[in-house]
Amino acid sequence: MSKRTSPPSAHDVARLAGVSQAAVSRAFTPGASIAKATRERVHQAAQALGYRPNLLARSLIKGQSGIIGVVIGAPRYPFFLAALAALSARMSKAGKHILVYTAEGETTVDLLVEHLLAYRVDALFLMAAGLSPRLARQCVEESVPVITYNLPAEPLPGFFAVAGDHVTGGARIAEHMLQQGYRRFAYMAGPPGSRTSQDRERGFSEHLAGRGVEAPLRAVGFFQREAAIAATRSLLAREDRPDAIFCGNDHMALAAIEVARFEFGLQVGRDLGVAGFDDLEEAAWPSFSLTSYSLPVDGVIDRVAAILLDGGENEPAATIVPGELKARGSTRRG
Amino acid sequence: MSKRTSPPSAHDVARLAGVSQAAVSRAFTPGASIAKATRERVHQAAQALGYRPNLLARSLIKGQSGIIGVVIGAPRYPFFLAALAALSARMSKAGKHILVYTAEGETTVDLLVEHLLAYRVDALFLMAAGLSPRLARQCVEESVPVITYNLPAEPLPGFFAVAGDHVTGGARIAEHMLQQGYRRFAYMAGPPGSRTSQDRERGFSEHLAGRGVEAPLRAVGFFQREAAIAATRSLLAREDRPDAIFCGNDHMALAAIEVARFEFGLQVGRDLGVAGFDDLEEAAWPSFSLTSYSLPVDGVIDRVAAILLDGGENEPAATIVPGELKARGSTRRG
DNA sequence: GTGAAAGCGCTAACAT
DNA sequence: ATGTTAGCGCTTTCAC
Repeated sequence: MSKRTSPPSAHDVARLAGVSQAAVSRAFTPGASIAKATRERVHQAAQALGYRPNLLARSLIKGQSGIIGVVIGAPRYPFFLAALAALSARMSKAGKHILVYTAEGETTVDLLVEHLLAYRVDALFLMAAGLSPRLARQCVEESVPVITYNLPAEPLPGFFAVAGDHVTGGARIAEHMLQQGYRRFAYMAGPPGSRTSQDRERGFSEHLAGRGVEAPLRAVGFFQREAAIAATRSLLAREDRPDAIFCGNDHMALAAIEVARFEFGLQVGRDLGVAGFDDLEEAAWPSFSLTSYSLPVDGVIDRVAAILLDGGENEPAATIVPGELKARGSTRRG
Repeated sequence: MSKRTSPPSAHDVARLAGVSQAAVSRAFTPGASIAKATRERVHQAAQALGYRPNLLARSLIKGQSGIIGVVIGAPRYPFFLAALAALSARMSKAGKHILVYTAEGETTVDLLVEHLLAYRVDALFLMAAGLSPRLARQCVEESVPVITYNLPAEPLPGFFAVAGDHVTGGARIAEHMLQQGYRRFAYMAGPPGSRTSQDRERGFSEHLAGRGVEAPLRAVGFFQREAAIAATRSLLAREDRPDAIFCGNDHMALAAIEVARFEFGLQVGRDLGVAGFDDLEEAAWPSFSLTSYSLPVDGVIDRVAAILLDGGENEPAATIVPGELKARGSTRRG
């Protein structure tokens, strides 16, 4: 009925309930020392007015906002979005909130973190590279816990690092491919600067080297479909065509399968082994049956949530979340 | 070096720069009346201390937080996440911020909106159903613009509604299938309560009826892969098997294609027409070549961003964002 | 258990 | 152009 332009304040409620404004505050503070009857009366009045404590004011006093800042560098990649969804669900259950930014160009991360800091976020979760040392230091000085995901293992002191087990995964893929009888290997890399891709490649190559196999061929797919298609073509057009390709992520691997099948008429598995990394949902679909190494969203988010919710009391540390080899038809020789 | 536990305030900066605290505020307010030299000096001092205006305090005064609240009901569905990413990019460019919640069960939307309102969000973008009339009324009273996406066309007065053109899309699919020579149709529905699914079905069925075709068969896939697989099986196991299935979204359609192909040995297109809705990225992949009706993320977000940024000056209204038929191999008879 | 009063860090009049 | 003052809506001593 009444058209109000600004929301009711604690004062309004206090007046209506016939108590002091402080009492209103107490009525909404769990465990505050207040008589049951008073709390009742206050809540009644609040209900009537549609009052809701202003969290901005509370945050201002507490010096903590209850907000977790999240920066996503590659919003197109399903894994990050799945992680975001999982984290969001976890945090809302804990009464925390998630302020999200997507970083288009790498260079903007600094700007976004700057904004986030201005909101006095309780913690930062970075799924993007490009934080400058200056800002990083500030985060530590202002004791804002920062969690990085899949970034350089020793970025800045005082940071939490959570990462998938890329090196082990690469090695497991290599071993699996060897067992299946493949002999001439190739690795399709992500963007040159990607630590993730580097680690996966290293695990793969070093395992092969340890087995006395010659170094894999190499192509760059930039973690993108179009580039991966081009990379696959160049690999398969060679005279010394590889008989197995390990792609730095599933997105590229799915593209590789399609190129092999539809453009080169190869039977994936028998003629050409293909493996990816991350174990996206599509990998298990019968159209692809893509061998992959899982990067468990839940495992990652478990760890992240634990750090976030344990109040930053724990010491900064690096966590490697183990994955699992998912052997499927795309690397089945028979 | 110095270990400070709480960030520097405007006072600290003022002291260091030898000016009043208000001057510091002005130095960080674009267009404020302040001498160039003073601003310089303040910025210098701020830089030295690592000062950053506390946005919570500013928001408290302004009564506006610069935060847009977003609620996502189905965080698993790529469209919503793509929309989120697009919106986030747009908003950060405009200096706004996005507070995200995912709603697991429908019933929690109220709770989330309550939280969001407590943060004095400038606007709400709901990609989830289940807001109670009570809260809806409060949003309007507190003049918080609310944009709903793909929800009932006339939800609450004072709301902005943005939706894809589901009815037209359904009709276009029907017409296309008829032209391709399919004659016995089926519709695979989403969850019973989904307005989106209902609209798509209505457009489809009514167009068919208008052409004198008998009513399509029907199965329910709940917008989920597993359920869609089961639904497809039940449809294809019938004696009077349909020769064309229109699925309420692409996710289900992709599953349907695989069941038809791998379980029933059908050649999709020739033996069975399949169409979806949304035009996900996967639809264009050669493995599927799925006919779909696009639901343009950018078109939707354009409209949403316009509402959000034009300061809620425009009148609440409903917008239908047009899509486009993407005819592909999955409905090609020849 | 409750109220009065002092801020949290900032912006917005109001003076000068 | 700048400093002073008064809040924004809340939490938190501190009396009582």
